Amino acid sequence: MRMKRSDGVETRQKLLEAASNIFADRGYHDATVAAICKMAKANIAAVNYYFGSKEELYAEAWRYTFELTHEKHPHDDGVPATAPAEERLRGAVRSLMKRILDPDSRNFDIVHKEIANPTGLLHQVMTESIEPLRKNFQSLVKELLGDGATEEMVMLCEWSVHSMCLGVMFCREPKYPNSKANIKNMPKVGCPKTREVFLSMGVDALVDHVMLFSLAGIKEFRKQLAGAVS
Amino acid sequence: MRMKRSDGVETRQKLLEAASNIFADRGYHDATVAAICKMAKANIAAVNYYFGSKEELYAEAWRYTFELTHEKHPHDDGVPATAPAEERLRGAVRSLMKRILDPDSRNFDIVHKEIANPTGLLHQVMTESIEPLRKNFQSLVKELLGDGATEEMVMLCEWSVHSMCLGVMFCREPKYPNSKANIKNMPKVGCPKTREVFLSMGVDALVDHVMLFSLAGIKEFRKQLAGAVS
DNA sequence: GACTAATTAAATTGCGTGTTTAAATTAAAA
DNA sequence: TTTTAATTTAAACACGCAATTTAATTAGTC
Repeated sequence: MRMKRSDGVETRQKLLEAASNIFADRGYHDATVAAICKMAKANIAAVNYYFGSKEELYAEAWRYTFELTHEKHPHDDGVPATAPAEERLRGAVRSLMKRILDPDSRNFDIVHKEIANPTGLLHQVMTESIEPLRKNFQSLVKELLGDGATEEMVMLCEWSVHSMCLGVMFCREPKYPNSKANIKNMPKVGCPKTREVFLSMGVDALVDHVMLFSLAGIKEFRKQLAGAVS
Repeated sequence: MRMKRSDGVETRQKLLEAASNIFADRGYHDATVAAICKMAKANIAAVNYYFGSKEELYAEAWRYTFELTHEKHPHDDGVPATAPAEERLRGAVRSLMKRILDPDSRNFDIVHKEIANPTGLLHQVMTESIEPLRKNFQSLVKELLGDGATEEMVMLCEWSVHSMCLGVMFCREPKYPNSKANIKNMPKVGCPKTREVFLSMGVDALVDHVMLFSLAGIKEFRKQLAGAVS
């Protein structure tokens, strides 16, 4: 068995890197194989040679960004499994928000464009990767809500926490290298002032806020639960 | 001065209607003038005759969906200006969530796609329309937080409430008439079970939940504020 | 130096898109 | 009814790019 040539591995890697950025910036349809190869300094035929098709490259690129961002920002943010549930939830929230706000992590950019303009090509790979994380989130919320909580309550609370985290997605600065978009009129989505303030606060302060709201909401739920029982 | 012919007004209207749906389903780039005209049962030249260009039609269609959804779901949901702040906030939240969840209102579909894949063509029209609503939201939150609240706190709290409302956007069933998308593998974004549960709950229950979390969070903020002062 | 993985340029194949024009049609005004 | 201009229409225009394949070449590896 002959070893694969090392330059081939390199090119493959550069293609993944470039594809992540191009897909994140333009979405599947507006991204072109030509642009990806150009950015990777590879020949136009490289995508089909290494990945078979643009479609497969898309899925591979997503997986790549997912693994990259999770290596950099572990899902528990280093909080040990023995810590109290509140701290573990804080870790999960901080990890999620870091992954969203890190300008070098293009994973959420791709997800966001895929949600808005679905190709369906990421369904399987996304489900496999994300479901465990969601389950973890839910179990933490469930623990904090206590035994009396119904499944519906858990869903609602988990959803609220999640939504607040995802809200900061709109703080990301848009990038549009080589896109057809009209950069001059480009929307700073939402209120530019809000974005500015949030970014200057730093991740930790945002996490503190989300946790304050989340814990207050969950506590209120517990109170109602206790009232209903007695 | 000669009156405009009524059949012309009708065609224009049908074009707006069709454009709303096509743009909402496919986004600006993937939407074609041909598809819009076909849906409106108008000739291919109709868009340029009535709107000058695809770009202008895009902006007009957005404005159209905005006005339509706001006629159907007024921004205060009928809560009078004399009601206590808590009730007015509830009205604003309910109005927003109705607008998002109403399957006939395509306004948020267009916004969502524009955010994910910006053309910049809606910047002005969106800012003009949305800014007053945001200001209203903020002033309600500010009132509930009380006098001691800093601008940053108001922003954070308003943001949280808003994020939770926007979270239900992912409950919308995707539509993709005639799109290139691969319907079979189409992602039911997020957890399908969650969507199902939420939709079966109805808007009012979801509003109650968002308000429970929001008010609990705001109350907690006030508590900290009081503690800091004393 | 033989083998084959990797690269390359060029060809293949395929499909549209937004917009304009000029002629035909139609509804309303005179 | 005639006039008139708004509307509709079909066809043409003009611009353009996309993903993939092939066959020849280059360059590591054994």
